Amino acid sequence: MTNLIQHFKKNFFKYHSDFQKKYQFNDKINFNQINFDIPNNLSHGHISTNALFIYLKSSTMEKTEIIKFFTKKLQSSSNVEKVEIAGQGFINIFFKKNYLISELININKMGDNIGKSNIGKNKKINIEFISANPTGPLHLAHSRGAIFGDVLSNILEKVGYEVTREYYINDAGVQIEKLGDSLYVRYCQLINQNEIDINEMNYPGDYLINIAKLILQNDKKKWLNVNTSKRKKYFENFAIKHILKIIKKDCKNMGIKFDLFVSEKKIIKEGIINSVFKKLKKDSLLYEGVLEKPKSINDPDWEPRKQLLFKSTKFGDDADRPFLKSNNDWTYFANDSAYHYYKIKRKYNKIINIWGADHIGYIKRMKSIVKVMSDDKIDFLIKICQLVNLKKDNKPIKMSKRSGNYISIDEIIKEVGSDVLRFFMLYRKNDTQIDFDLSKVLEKTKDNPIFYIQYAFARSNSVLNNANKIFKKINYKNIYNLENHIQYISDYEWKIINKILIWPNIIENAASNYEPHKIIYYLEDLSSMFHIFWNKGNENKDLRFIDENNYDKTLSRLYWINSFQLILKSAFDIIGIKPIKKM
RNA sequence: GCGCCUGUAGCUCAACUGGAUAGAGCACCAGACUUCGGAUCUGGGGGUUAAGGGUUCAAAUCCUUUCAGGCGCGCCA
Repeated sequence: MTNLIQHFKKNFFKYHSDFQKKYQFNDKINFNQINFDIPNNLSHGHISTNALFIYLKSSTMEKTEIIKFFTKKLQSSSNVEKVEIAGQGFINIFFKKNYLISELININKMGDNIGKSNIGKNKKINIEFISANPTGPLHLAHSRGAIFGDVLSNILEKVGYEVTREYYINDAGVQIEKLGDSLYVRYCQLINQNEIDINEMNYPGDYLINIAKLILQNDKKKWLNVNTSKRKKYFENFAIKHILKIIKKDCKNMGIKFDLFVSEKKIIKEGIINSVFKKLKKDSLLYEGVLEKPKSINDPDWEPRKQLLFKSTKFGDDADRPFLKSNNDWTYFANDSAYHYYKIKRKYNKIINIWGADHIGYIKRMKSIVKVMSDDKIDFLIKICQLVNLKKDNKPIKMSKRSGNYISIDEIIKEVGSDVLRFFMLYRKNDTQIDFDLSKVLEKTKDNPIFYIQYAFARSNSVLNNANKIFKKINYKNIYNLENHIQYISDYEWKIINKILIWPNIIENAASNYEPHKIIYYLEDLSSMFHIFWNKGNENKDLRFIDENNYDKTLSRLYWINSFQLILKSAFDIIGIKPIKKM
């Protein structure tokens, strides 16, 4: 067992049954209300619980009697050093040093498996992220959702879930037609057929030129004389195919791999929408109606129109949502409903969507439709990633949509590297905005968190190397005499060891709240503690990692450095960046 | 106008989802380099958690009202 809380919880509930037997306690206790926390302040113990509050609330028993019972029970555990009742009624538990060290030994034994757990065992999760339209390369805003989704998947896998990473390709609709047209303009441009107005292009980015060149290479001027509908179809498909290639390459450069790409076209072709339509009809959730004019529209030509609407107001949405366009095509929302029904049918325990902030208004209708189509049986979560502001030297970099002049992921990775990009996209909670400063993120000072953490790893590595030289292959992965080593561990090191031991809880916490940033903040804390202890060694020779005259003392320090490194490596692996041994 | 998100130290953000004295980093002031890698560290000041009201043993966190900012709001995706 290497999860302090889990371990403790088990014992505690054993005591609870004893308690019940002895006092014939009329049990109305809501166990979900009993927390087992890791206090910020070590003076509040290694673990603390609010259980006493909960017991007091649901019983007429004397406080002192309850306290007496539990302190006695808790203290009888061989792991527990002391139990304190503090504050208005917290039970604080302090563990014995032997126990802490034995947990450290467990961590070192687990090696690469450190942090794994089985809370997601036999459960399947589907995570859909990026799903950017295949109309151009990915840009910075996409990368946040991309990296967030990827790392969240890693975390969920770590705690035992079976995760499907999915990308929905919006390869149907008006935008795709416009894309095909833009590609045709580029094609004509290449062969000096200038009768088409370049300013009319919807997708003016340079990437279409290269794709047009490919068509020219293969087919020469053939498409100038082909009938329009056949030509349109060809250019659309050609564009999608090659842009998808670019997107996949962007993903690969960020270290992201998908398990599944699902095409909107395919969803339409398979007619999944018909099942959705039937179901909604049956439940009387579709009707012909007229929507009010939305406040955002200032168009004087706006006219009310009768159309097929989905009754999403029934589920708390602000307005009912159109299902059919006036040309009798399904709306994007209708097709998306079909796509989500397709996900539901694949029987996941949970479906997660990662969206950009510009899709906030879409949440309610999507939740409504998923609720209906799954008979309220699927656990459906939408995580929103806020905007990313690109800067350089603290000045915003303007990006123009009109010229298609976005700074691409490709360029950013070339400038700062994928590790730095990944790190900073996770450095903030998903619902706050990020300032991404191309010059700041590369600074080699402690102000730069990724550097600071990498530097701690490099330093720790340097210690191990030096120790190896001095003691000729010291085996810091094993401890042979527990009691012997405990005497050498200083107060501050116990703090570090305690921090090391809560790593499994950090992962679980990040997983159960779907918040990857918790891992980053933990890493920053842990690294800081390492740097602090290092500096203590500069001030006080007794606190140096290596004591040439004392093998055992050195070993006692190298032993926790080994766990320190295991955690950093494991965390880096989850975040998707590489540890640097020497810098 | 409506919906969602946000509001925490001068700035950028945490806070184990209702827990104890609200924590870090920048910036500011004062210190430590014959160093296991000073690319670091030590100390200090700085807060009515936007404002009011409520819920309870306990509120930055939940409910409510107000204020401010962001995003979104019919046949784009």
